[in-house]
Amino acid sequence: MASSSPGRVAETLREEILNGTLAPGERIVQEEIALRFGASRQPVRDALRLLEGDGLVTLKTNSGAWVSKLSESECDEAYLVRERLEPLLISKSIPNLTSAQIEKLTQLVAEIEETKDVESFLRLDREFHLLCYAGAEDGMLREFVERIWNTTQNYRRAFAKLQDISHSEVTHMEHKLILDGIIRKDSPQAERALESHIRRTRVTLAQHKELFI
Amino acid sequence: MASSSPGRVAETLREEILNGTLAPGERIVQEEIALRFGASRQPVRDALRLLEGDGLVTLKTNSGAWVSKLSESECDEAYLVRERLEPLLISKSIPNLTSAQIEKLTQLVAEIEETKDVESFLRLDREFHLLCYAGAEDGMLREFVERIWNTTQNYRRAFAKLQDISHSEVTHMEHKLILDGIIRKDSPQAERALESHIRRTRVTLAQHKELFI
DNA sequence: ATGGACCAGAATGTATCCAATTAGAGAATT
DNA sequence: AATTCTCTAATTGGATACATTCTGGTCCAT
Repeated sequence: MASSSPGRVAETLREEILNGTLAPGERIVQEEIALRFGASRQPVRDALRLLEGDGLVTLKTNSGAWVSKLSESECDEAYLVRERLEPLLISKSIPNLTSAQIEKLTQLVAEIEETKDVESFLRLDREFHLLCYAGAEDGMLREFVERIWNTTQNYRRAFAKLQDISHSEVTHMEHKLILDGIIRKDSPQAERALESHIRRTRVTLAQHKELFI
Repeated sequence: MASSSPGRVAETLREEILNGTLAPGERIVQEEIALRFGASRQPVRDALRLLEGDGLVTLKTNSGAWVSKLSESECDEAYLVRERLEPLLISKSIPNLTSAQIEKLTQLVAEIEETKDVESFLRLDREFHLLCYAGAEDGMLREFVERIWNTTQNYRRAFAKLQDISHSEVTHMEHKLILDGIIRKDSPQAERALESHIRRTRVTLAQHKELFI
């Protein structure tokens, strides 16, 4: 059982980029990765190409690979796109969510409210939002949304630390509004609540240009 | 000057997929491509990974590569996403369009109206829409939109042939409404006209399930 | 005739080697 | 001190060879 298919390498690197071990702008050397996984550079190259497709890594011919970096305007654009796509995705998901999933969502909202730790908040918040979409079939739309979540993860982290967002009453209320729409199977409300949630985050984020220096 | 970088291979294959030379579902054999380009399989693999990132090719481990295929619901989803993203993109583009570009757009609308040939229509229609977005900066949003245009190209072709869309008065009127919004720098109108244009296409397309048999 | 198991051939995945290119440090100049 | 230039070491890109896995066709049993 080969432990080093490109998929496995990519998966590990993806996690390290998302949890901040590999910082935006950091260089990735093929041979270092190959040694770590006890593989040759070949599968590593494939893995890097996979991550490039996810937008997590930027490749430059004859030069190398770097962890992707977002400019201020690119981050703003990401949130504008989220505002348009995630409401659509949640409306596709709601009719198919199981009661077990809805129960889990309720539990997550409560946990998020109690959490005082930024890293826990990030993990739970991500889990909440992505679980909201679990009822939607796989496809381009979900792929786009997950890609945005991945590429903006590091900026969400920096922002959360700056604002100590885990104490934000508004955030918790917005989550409850979204959850309420889900529970009552009221897709239009869930869509609107989600859109507001994302928009407010975008506007607040735009007031902190120092994150992109 | 190496003539066989993965980028060049990918570019050629992309064109062949878009113009229908390589049909959806068709298998792509690495060695055949390598022979055609006088290269080894290595750059071909890289090219296939690039195309996978564009959504044009589907790779299966230890099995092979196929030209991507869309199901009926995936195609519908593509149009729903276009309805949400392209209006946003055009609103970002309009303030930066040059008068030369606007003149070209005007010319394209006229050419599209005169064209009676389906292949010409497809080419001009694509050029018109993508040129509408030329004022927007490069980034994730434009990348998403171009990707959707690429993956749905073959279904647009099949649909255009079925409907003989080049004779569709409604289509020409919609193009004029979009163009009018652009000329008057009236982004909200352009957004609405574009959204209607895409929505109508989606609804009409949904009436032709036979395209996806 | 139909279904499944099996086997040969073909295609993909990986490793290693060599060539081409670039990044980065240090020296020289302004 | 800052900037540019040069050169070397390090890194990436590509080709070839080999191991692994899958495809699809045939044969056999039902």
